[in-house]
Amino acid sequence: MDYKPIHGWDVSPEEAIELQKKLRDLVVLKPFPGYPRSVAGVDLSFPKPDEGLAVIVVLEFPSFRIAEVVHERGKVSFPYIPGLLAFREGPLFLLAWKKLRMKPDLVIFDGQGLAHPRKLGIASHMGLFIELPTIGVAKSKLFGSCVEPEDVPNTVTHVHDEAGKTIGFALRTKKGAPPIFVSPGHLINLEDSLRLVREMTLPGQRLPEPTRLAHIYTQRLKSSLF
DNA sequence: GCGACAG
DNA sequence: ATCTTGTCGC
Repeated sequence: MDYKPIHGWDVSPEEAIELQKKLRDLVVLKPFPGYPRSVAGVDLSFPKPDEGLAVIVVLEFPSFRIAEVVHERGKVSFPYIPGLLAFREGPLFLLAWKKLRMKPDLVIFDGQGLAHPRKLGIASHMGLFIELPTIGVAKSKLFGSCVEPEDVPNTVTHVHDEAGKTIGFALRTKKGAPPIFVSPGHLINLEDSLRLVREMTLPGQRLPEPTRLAHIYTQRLKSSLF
């Protein structure tokens, strides 16, 4: 596409913000009919402050059988700044992505999608790069307002922006645990992102399988480095 | 100036 | 995210 040339990772926080404002208009929100045949979960751990470990786990749907797992370890220079997560984790994710031999039908990221200050969370941003449907599933809220969904599994509330528009959902997947925040990334819409995340979250689990397994692998691989 | 603030 | 053991509860 034409946005790749202007998108270098060697940018300052100020430039990163301007880049997000341009890229957000390229995001496409549309229905995702039916179900994916395969879904990928992405997560990163940090063996050292300046070293990251990205893991991508591809699962078959609806069996949840693991089809492929790839990982990439490398230096991470961009700091963690709320709203600019893609500039810290995106580069390593893309390197791992190249190692995948079978591209999944859908990718779930650990972070926001539409529910972002500039409507371009890491799920939306990476979706533009890989040109596949993506969803953002975060363990806490970054932007927007919502009421706490009651402590009953499967309860949902809308997350809205200052204009009152729905930008995501607070989903209580597990009783007694904080809700997760779901928002569409690219090539999918609000209702289908919520529908599919619910479909991929097993009873008793707070996170959907792709994300949950990616997190387990990222932590286990980090330990096995010793 | 005072909070909020993905991982 | 990371530093960290045991412990309370379903």
